[in-house]
Amino acid sequence: MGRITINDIARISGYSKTSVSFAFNDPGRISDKAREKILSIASELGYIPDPVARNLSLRRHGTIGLLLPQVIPLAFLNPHLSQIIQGIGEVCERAAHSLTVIPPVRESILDGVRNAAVDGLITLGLEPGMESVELIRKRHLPFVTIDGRDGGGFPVVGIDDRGGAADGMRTILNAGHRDVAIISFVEDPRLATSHVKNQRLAGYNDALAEAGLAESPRVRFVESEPSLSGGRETMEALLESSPPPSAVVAMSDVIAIGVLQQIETAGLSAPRDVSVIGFDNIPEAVLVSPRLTTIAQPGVEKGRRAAELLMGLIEGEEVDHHVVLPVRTVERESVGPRVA
Amino acid sequence: MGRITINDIARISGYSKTSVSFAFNDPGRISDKAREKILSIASELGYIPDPVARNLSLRRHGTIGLLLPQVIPLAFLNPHLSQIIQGIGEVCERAAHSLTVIPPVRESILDGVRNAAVDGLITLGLEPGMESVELIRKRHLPFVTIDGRDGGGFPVVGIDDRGGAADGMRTILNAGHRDVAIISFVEDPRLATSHVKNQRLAGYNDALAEAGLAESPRVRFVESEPSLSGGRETMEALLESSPPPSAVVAMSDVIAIGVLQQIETAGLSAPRDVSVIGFDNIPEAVLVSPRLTTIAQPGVEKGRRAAELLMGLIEGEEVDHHVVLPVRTVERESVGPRVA
DNA sequence: TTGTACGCGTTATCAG
DNA sequence: CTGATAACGCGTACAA
Repeated sequence: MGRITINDIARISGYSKTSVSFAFNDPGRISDKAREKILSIASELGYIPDPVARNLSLRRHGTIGLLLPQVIPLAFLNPHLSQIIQGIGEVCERAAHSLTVIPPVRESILDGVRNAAVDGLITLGLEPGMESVELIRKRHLPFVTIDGRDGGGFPVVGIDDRGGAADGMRTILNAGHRDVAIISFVEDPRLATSHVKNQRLAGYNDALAEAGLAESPRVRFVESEPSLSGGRETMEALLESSPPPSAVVAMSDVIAIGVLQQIETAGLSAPRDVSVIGFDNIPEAVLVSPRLTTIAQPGVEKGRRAAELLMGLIEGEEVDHHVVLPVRTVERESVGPRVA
Repeated sequence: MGRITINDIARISGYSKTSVSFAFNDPGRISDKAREKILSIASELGYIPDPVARNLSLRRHGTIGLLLPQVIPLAFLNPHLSQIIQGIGEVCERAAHSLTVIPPVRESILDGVRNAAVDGLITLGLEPGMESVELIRKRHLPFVTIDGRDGGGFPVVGIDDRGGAADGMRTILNAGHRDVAIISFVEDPRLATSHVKNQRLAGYNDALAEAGLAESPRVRFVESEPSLSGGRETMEALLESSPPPSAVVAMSDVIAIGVLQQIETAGLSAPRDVSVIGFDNIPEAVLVSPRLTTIAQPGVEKGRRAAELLMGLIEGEEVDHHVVLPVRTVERESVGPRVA
């Protein structure tokens, strides 16, 4: 026997669809006799309301969407994103919602937005004027963006990227380093914006300028794939340059850990030969040796705040439109004084 | 202006709902004139078909569900699960599906199953006869389980847990260790089954028996929370016992890494003072120092195979009903010979 | 080539 | 007070 529908129950019980629905959802509105008969038939036949039809009717879905700028395998290689998801998950639990992870299809996130059967969306790095913003608006979907650019009339949850980056650079400069390599990450221009990257770059430059080192020829900017192997390869090239940097400022911990690995591979030691500072403070930062000095951003909190804002939006509340979470420098073991 | 529906477009264009739908989904079936008019009006008004109504009609949702036995924040703390999700994600990408992560609600996964608007489910650790299995069946949802028990007429993707555990124990015994602590993990009996755990325990005992060490009083079984801190606390207690173990066999890498941390905290060194072997081969295993010797299971492959099976089921194909993936011992640096 | 009617569950509205 | 009708959303088999 195929799927049992509400019509089957109505027909067999002799009552209408309405009564069957009330038996489940508003038992007080029908007689005891009707309810008992309906419920017993439904249970006997194993009737379960179709969730999709139910969602259509109720205009709610019990799930929020997380719009990824990258395919799932790549996204889940990113420990900071895992932290964000943990924070979102806390709110999902409280609200009894599930989380639908929506990857780009053939490099386009637009189809995902078009077809998302969700109560609202959490997005990453959206900026005013982007095509996906327009489409989400057209669909009248509540949404929040994490690490996006402010000013588009949608809520943004982020951190003080510029200040954090400046702090990181100051830590390095205060340790006496002048031969500094800044490693930023490459981004897919079809998928992401470079707002975060630009802010952090600006922060590095702020600290450099404070120290009178703007435009210093001893400070290099390079780019890396945002992966351990990207960090290793980038550091391999840097160590072959002359002079090699005495300090590396990486824009993410994953890259910084790759850098540490390559330092060891090259027979060198951090921080004795090269100091390294990262960004994010992912859990892995305390596993490596030396433990990674880094700019800590609250990943779980970012996800939680974004999800809370989104839930508020879904309930029709007014919400804060710009949340900036603090960063802090976590000094561990990978940064040391410059040795002459 | 509120949401635009297909009826609005039909009314304004003067054509029927059918024609509007064809204009989008089967353009060849209506005249050029009709299509152009409909498309231009739709575009002008910003009409986007409601995904839920669309899904209801098509009886497909473009999303598969991952039924979690734990709430999202806990689940995403588990690196092995992240690997599984990466594998699932590869298949999602190929099939242009999204992934809905369904956590338990108030410690029950049944509501999640009842309300899941998905084409199929990937589940973790399901066993024949479980209530959730019955419910999934009632809903006629295709499903696959990872690390579950075989024999319930549903596809299971897993590894040779027993053989892998035996290999791990042999590695330790071959290194000469006799004072061995086996650390298994606690599970929430409301949410998970202990099939994997029991298999691994059996494997440890197999190797012990081979070596004539069944029932050896020098071999201890303890339980740990499945977290770094759980591993640390458990190891702290073990180191205070007398005699302390010369080797630790942990049922997961996360626990094993916690054990390594505690060894360092206690001023000892692995493998000089204590050897440690883990299980899983998570990416973090190569980050720690000493690098972790472990039983490697193919996490990404597990997810990929499960998702492939599920897609086959969704397409109505016949699929293998029991996939056992191989494990292999990865010897790194955390196991060494017993020192007398 | 285009329109009618149906499937799915909920609920505002109406009838008894 | 109890229960039925009809409408909402979209796609498509079938009829015209």
